[in-house]
Amino acid sequence: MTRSLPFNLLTILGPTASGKTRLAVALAGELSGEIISADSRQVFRGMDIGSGKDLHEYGSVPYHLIDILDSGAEFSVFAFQRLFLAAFADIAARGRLPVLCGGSGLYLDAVLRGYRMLEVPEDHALRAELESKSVDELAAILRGLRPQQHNTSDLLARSRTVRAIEIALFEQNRPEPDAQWPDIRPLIIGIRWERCELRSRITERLRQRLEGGMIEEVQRLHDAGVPWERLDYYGLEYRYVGAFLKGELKRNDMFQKLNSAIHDFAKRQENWFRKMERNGVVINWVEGAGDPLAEAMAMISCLMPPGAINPWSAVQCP
RNA sequence: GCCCAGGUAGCUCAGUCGGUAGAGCAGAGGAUUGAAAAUCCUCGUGUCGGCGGUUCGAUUCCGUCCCUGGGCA
Repeated sequence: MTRSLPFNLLTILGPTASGKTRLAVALAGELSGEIISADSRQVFRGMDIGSGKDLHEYGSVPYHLIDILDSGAEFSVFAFQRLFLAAFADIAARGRLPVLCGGSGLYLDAVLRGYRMLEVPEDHALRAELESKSVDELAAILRGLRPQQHNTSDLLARSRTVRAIEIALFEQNRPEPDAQWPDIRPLIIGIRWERCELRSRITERLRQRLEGGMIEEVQRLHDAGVPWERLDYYGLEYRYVGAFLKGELKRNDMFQKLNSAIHDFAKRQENWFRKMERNGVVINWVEGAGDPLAEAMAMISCLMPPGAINPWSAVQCP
């Protein structure tokens, strides 16, 4: 049935607390789809409440790229893209509809605009050679290789700078794109909210999560051996709740600061979506405050080619 | 009712020895190709509580009224 659809990848995106999971699961249920998560935090096991997994919402809908790594493991856009492509091929081969759902802008962009990323092996000779360089020298080398570098986080840790140099050099030596990119025809649905409304949803959800065991979850992760420093960059919730557990923040300060940080995060997510649109990605916006499922179904129904068997014929075009 | 202390940006406050004002937080916009929930950049006009007086000029001084704390009755 999904073969007759004019798209082969349904994408649900939106800022945090916009209701992505609920909509994606409902649509996947209707269209016999399987969800591929585009969330840089939900790949980790044990990070459930803080990353907003809501696994109970999936019901019988299969999902991919959630709970695939131990907390503390390394992950990246490149790894995400590879795993996405594998999942996409696998789901399609079984005649089902892949449903990409998430809010990590970089990850979504990597798929929807098809970043061509090379697999860059570790270059031990290069690493040995860079061993003796100072941090400043490494930064200078990287700047020479990537003059228009915007990503200052590559300079935050020596190991990352070395890796960035490794990648830049490899790309320089192999400028031609690698393997063929699959035929991906996305239908992208975005969930939109008024900013102030989204903010109050975030605040309410945070309150519930703090009551609902999130603090205990962070404590558990730390007890299980994940050091505080690592939790710091495994997500806002983990960073701020960690600071509270360490005694650096009082409970109320933690709540306020974490809340603002999530508000700010939502803003930056929307920033990504706008950027993607500016770059030609077509996002069909649906009102979160209305009936996003009905709106999305109407949209999909209207995309059906005339005469095609439409399993959702009950849905009327507006 | 009386006495003190305050009323300045959405919030907490600073300041102007009289020339219409600025920090933190909150908020907004932008960047983004191997940690991205990361990291980085930019953005501050508000009847300075109301009304009157003095003054070339008042948010600043004076008077008065209103409001909020605290104290005394």
